[in-house]
Amino acid sequence: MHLSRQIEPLYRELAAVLRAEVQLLAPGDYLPGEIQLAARFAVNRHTLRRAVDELVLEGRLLRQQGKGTRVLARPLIYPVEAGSAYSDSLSALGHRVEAQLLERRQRTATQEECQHLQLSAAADVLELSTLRLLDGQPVSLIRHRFCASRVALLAAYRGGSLRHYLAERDLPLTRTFSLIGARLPSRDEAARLLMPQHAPLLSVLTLSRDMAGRPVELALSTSRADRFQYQVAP
Amino acid sequence: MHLSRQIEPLYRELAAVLRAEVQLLAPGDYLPGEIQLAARFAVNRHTLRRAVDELVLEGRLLRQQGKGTRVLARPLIYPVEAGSAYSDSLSALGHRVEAQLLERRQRTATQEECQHLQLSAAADVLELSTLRLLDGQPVSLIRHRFCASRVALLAAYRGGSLRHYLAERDLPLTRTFSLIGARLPSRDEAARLLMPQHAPLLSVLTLSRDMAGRPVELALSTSRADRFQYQVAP
DNA sequence: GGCGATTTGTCCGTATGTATC
DNA sequence: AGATACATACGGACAAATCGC
Repeated sequence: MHLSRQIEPLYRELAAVLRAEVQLLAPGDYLPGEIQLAARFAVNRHTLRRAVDELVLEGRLLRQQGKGTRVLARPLIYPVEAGSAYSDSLSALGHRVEAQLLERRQRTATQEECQHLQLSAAADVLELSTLRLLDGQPVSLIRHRFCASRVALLAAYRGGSLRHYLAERDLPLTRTFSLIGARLPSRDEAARLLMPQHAPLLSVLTLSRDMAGRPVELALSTSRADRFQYQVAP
Repeated sequence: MHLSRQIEPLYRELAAVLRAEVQLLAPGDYLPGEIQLAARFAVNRHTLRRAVDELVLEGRLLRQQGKGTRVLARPLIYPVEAGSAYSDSLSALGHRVEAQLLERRQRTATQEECQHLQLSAAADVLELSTLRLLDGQPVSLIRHRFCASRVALLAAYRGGSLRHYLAERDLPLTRTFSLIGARLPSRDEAARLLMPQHAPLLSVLTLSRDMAGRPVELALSTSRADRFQYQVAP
């Protein structure tokens, strides 16, 4: 005979209650201790912990042994349009957009690069790595690859919008195709983007062409999925 | 003074041992029962379960109440391109594409649905939930939402390609806009897609219109990022 | 730095519920 | 219906990290 049988197990019901309560708290606030919470809900501490586990996995709470359990901030998501330049639509909305040049190197092209950029085998490519920040927070890492013949054109680039830089030098680009996926970050990527290693990245491979339709740039951007969405408009 | 202190907690050490053992088993094999395994390693059943939890989260094992714990096949990473019609490009490549209808329900529209589908406030929507399988393996969960006036048109849909179903009934659709992001799956999504909860999902929100340009379907697909990539062509 | 007090993390024990065969 | 497997929930105990005195 089961009087108070819920369809859901207790720890999940509890998780739902906690989820609602956590929403009312401010980011950075600490939850009451596990013993107190367990007492308040009249459940065993293990059952409470199981419920809190859910919210931790959902990224709402951060547990620290010896300190407590804090409410995490829910990050803003910036939708970015596929067609336009990276920065235009966002800065139009009042966001501060920055691009830092991390690295510039020249090397032989991979097979994938040869194919997309229509290079002959063993040609050289110029690779620029940039970090994009929105409102001061790191959001995306981008690897731009060009045919090595563009080295001189790109020599003066130091940061800021790469598309604007090229447009000012009579090489406006348009995107022609994108391949979008998601994965977990490497340790290095997580460090550069100041994100946990278990949170997903959105990766976008795009090929851009000049006005004559010749492929110019193959770019691979990897962005924090909790701050970034990719919008494709017709 | 800690003589036998391991740096790792017991359940993690155990998980490492199990990980090695599981690799030697064939996909589909069942693990010994939890009681037996706990006895073999001389740990409490809870400790063993905690260790097995790790492998389940990693996607190596699948637990089924009443049956047992099975070894999963190592997920084949076949990146999949999905353009305008979900199934066409894939079946053209020789893949077997299936769509199962999971649920059909009618309810009042959310604000987002009203906006995209151009409905008046408090209008009804029809929501169809489908599961897409590729070569027999679950890949995507999709929530299709239509204006409730389409109920009769969609009454006979039982599964298979929804776009073909509609096209055969003189309602061919074209996508006009997509919002693409990535996140971790909920427990339920992970279970339906037979994936670990820590592996990312690719989510795509698309609005489709009829030939007159009127919005008809708002679809939210969530796909295993390790099996699915989204391609956008100009 | 030491030493409690507090808080989360791990481990064990036991009992009962629920799904599958 | 019974046996077996996993799922949930209770309980106690101690370890490890953090902080303030």
